[in-house]
Amino acid sequence: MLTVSSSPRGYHHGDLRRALMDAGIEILGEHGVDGLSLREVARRAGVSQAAPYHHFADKGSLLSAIAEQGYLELAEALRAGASHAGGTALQRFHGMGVAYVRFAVEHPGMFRLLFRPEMLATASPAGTFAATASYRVLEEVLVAAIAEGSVTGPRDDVALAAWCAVHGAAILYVDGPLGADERTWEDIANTVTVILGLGFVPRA
Amino acid sequence: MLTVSSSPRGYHHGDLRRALMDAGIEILGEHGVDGLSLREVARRAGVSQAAPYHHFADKGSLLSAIAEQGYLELAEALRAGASHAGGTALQRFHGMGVAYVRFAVEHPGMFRLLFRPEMLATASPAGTFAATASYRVLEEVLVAAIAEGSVTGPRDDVALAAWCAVHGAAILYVDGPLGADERTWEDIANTVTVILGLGFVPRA
DNA sequence: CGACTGATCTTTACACTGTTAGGATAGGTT
DNA sequence: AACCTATCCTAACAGTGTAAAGATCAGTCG
Repeated sequence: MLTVSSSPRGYHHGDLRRALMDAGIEILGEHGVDGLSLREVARRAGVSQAAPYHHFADKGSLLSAIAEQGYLELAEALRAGASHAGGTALQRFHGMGVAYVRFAVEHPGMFRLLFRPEMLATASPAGTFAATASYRVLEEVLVAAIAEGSVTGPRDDVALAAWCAVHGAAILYVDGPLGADERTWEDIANTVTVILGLGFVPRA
Repeated sequence: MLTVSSSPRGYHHGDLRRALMDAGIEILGEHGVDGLSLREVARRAGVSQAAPYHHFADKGSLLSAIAEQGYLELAEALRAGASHAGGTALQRFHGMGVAYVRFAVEHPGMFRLLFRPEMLATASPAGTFAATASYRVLEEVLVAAIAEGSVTGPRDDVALAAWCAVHGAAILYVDGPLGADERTWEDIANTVTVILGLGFVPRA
């Protein structure tokens, strides 16, 4: 009797909800969002095609649940990237940016899902993201860098620009144009943050 | 006898290929890429569901043809945005960045398609883009700005960073997170380019 | 003029998708 | 014991991308 993974143990299956999410994440990693069908998810969970509807209102709800987990993983990756980077706030800020791109490179399917709101059922995926740990991690490290004096400018503006630059690098890399480039993603992430004036100051 | 639009005039229909692309672009504007079905395209062109296959190998080929046109329109928009912006190279550079975001805001369906390579049939959409006018417009204006002395740094690096920042702003705006923000897209585009140190220098 | 040819278009069909409706089953409660 | 409700399954519908086979029509060659 193969109970799948988690704790509370459901009724007939053994926490099917969790099994469906795991199967979905697996497919996400293999075939991307567009290659993910609810029926295949059900198949992998060893259950009929209609079973998921007892745990998720529709496909978007499943994806939303997966995305919610993804938001947390992204936030965790950012936090880890920041603390690994070094002692100064500027170094941590830089490390966070690199970690953002790394997350996209290592989990492209999940990363794309996080920013494809039309597939999600959540009322406001924007709010979900903004309210999520990720943005708070960004602000946290940024505030420290400003206090440190290594970054200047209006906090919200700098946060916006940093997010845009790093996010742009991430998608342009995983979705083609930059991915075909000879540059590695580390090089790209570094270059972008440097030019932004965040990683190092290229020339004083 | 409603001949649809273009010049060469096909056989039975009157340039069906062009009519299919126009219908596709129309749907793209109304329902986005994910709401575009080959059958609906055929329906709007007043033709059977299999007819498109005599002009395009598959759905991806149609989308590729549309995207190719989109690349040209984007390049044109960038060029126009640059020349409208003012006399100095820095001003033109700034205007181009704003035009990039404007294009995404005004044609979100098309913009998303351009950067969704998995839907395209083109061998290398990356190459298509890089070799396209858009990137050359960017480099052109950038070189002028460097010559002018208003932008410093390795040309390729600055081009990369600028593209990433502006592209990130564009998608984050059209795909949710920033779109729900109270900022207008003009404000966002301005802020990003300013912080980048391209629009103006925030503080010397 | 009439037969042929090849591109264009239609009809039909298949496998797949998301989703719903109705019936079976098996825990937990009374 | 009877019951109830969450869970799950079978069957079905409309819609999708795509392939196969036949119809039709423009232009060419006898």
